[in-house]
Formats: sequence, C-alpha cells, structure tokens
Amino acid sequence: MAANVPVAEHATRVNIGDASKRSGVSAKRIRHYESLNLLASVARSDNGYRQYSERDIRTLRFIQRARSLGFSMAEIAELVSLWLNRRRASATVKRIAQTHADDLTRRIGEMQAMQQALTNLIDCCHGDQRPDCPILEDLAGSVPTPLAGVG
Amino acid sequence: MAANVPVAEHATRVNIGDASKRSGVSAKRIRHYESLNLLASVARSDNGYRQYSERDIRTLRFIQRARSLGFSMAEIAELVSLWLNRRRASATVKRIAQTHADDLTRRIGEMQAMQQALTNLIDCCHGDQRPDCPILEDLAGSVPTPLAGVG
DNA sequence: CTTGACCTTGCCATGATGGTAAGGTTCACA
DNA sequence: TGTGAACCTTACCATCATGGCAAGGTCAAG
Repeated sequence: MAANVPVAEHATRVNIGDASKRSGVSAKRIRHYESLNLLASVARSDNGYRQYSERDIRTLRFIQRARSLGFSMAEIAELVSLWLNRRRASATVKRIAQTHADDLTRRIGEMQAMQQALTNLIDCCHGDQRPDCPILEDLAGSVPTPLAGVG
Repeated sequence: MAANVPVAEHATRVNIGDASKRSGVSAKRIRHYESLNLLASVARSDNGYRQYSERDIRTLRFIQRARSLGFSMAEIAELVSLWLNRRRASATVKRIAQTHADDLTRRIGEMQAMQQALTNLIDCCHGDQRPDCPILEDLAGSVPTPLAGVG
C-alpha cells in the first residue's frame, strides 16, 4: 500500500507565486523578506526565477504567523534565527516575546485611554444640526493651558 | 484694579520657537501642519520668519489635543475646518469621532487577541537554557496547514 | 567681529506593505 | 510560427507622522 511516490523533498521547488499561495505571504512581501535576509539564499533557476523549497515555505509560514502576533520584522529576524539554532535557550525566545507582549500592553493601554476619553465626549454630544459640540470644545481646550500667559 | 495692560491681541506675534513652547507642538511639526494647510496662511516678518498669532497657537493646541486622542491628520483637518465653521452641525463632528472610536475599538481588539495568544505561549515556556520552546513550536506551525500537500 | 541661538528650506529615514512600470519567460493554443 | 495570457524580474514611488541633518540666513549679546 505504500505508494511509491518519489517524495524528493529537495527537488520540490516552486516559483514565487506557488510559494505565496502555500504560505499566505504575498509575492511582494516574500521578496521584501528576502531583502531583509530572513530567508537564507533563495535558489534561482536558469531563467532567474526564485525557487522555493519546502523549508523556505515553512520559514514563510513561520514569519506569517509571527506577523499575525504583531512581532516586528527585527524581532522576527531574531526569532527565525533562534528557530534555526538548535543551541538556543528558550529564555531568549521568551524574553523577546515578553518584551513584545509588554509593548502591546502599553499600546493597548494608550489606545484604551483615547477610546475612553473619546467615548465620554461622544456621549455628551447631541449630534444634531446645531453647531455647539462638546467634542470641539474639548479639543479647543476647555482645560486652561498652563502656559497661557506669555512668560 | 483693572490693570491697564495693552492686550493688543492682534500684535502678539511670536516666532516658531515660542509657538512651539506655548502649544506643545515641535517646530518641525508646526511646519509640517502648515504644509498640510491646517493653519491658514501663517504670517511672515520681513526676515522671512513665521509669525504666530494667539489664534494660530490656539489652533496648534487644538491639533495637539486631537493628536493625543489618536485622530489622523486627515480627520484633524476636517475637525479644524468644522471648528472654524459656525454653521457646522455637531452631527458631523460626532460622526468623525465615532468613526475614529470604532477604529480604535477594532484595533484594540486585534491587539488584545495578539496579546492573549502571546501570553498563553509565554506562560507555557519554561524560559531556561533548554532549546525546546512552545513559542517557537507555535510559530513553526503546530497547527497543520491546510495546503501542506502539493495540490 | 564673533559666538550662539535662533530661523529658513530641502532631503533622507523610519516600518511594512502596496502599486505600478517596463521588460523578460514560459506555456498553451490557433 | 505567432500571439496572448500568465507568470516572473528589478526598480521606483507612496503611504503616515515625525525626526534628523545639512547648509545657510538672521539677530542679539558680548
């Protein structure tokens, strides 16, 4: 029953369009990642077309997944490097992830503060045809500014 | 008791450095906002220096406050225009604010999803000197990919 | 007159991605 | 054999809001 298909992993090379379909990364992004040295030495065929191996496609999926978690390309470069390094310490990976998580926490907090302030203003605005508007009043500085007088 | 200070509002013109200090907007940003036509026709003195009136500074503070709420420059351009338009409808302002608030909500949600997924992975990682790491395993695609086989 | 603190314009960089242009390659089909 | 579609290539520009730097003009105090 064992199908005698020659898997020939090393020979399974596809063009960038197939690599894109199979990784979920646009061809444009794939080339960009290559320019950032995230994919080690992409092979080329005689006509100059890039040829992607299974390994390359796994790397592209790795990058795509990391992007979906919001990692920057610089962080992803580190993560890919660690992924390929069998002597890595998980502590290093964890530190990168924790730094990013902390960054997310900070940014979420900032945006929530904006959202809260904005929601308060929106709730106070009747939103009809009249010109008076608490949103504009707030932006115009209902709160007196500390440097209002010339120093 | 009324101090007889000549307020001379129309004459209170300051250079960009003072305008920056009094508005909290960097000189670079002030020039940028001018290029975006957010400040109507900034006056110039004979030597070519920009001269900011009290009104200009109020506008800069308005912009600064709007930026702190996360509005884009395009939205701020609309808001400034509405602020200056006595025939505005508060509904227009409210709509802009609501659209932005909705955008914030969406982005906060996306980031929270990232944060949650990341936190789960971090909690599973022992983070020591050993190489095995659930974070990398997740990025490498613990979930089987639908197109894993060649089509 | 020099020095330093201003001001001016203009160009480049960020980060990750998309768009587009101009051109080469391959394959299928008439 | 020609043609056209569907690929591929590189290269440049745009986004968005801001900072940085360079080269030079202006001004006031010493």
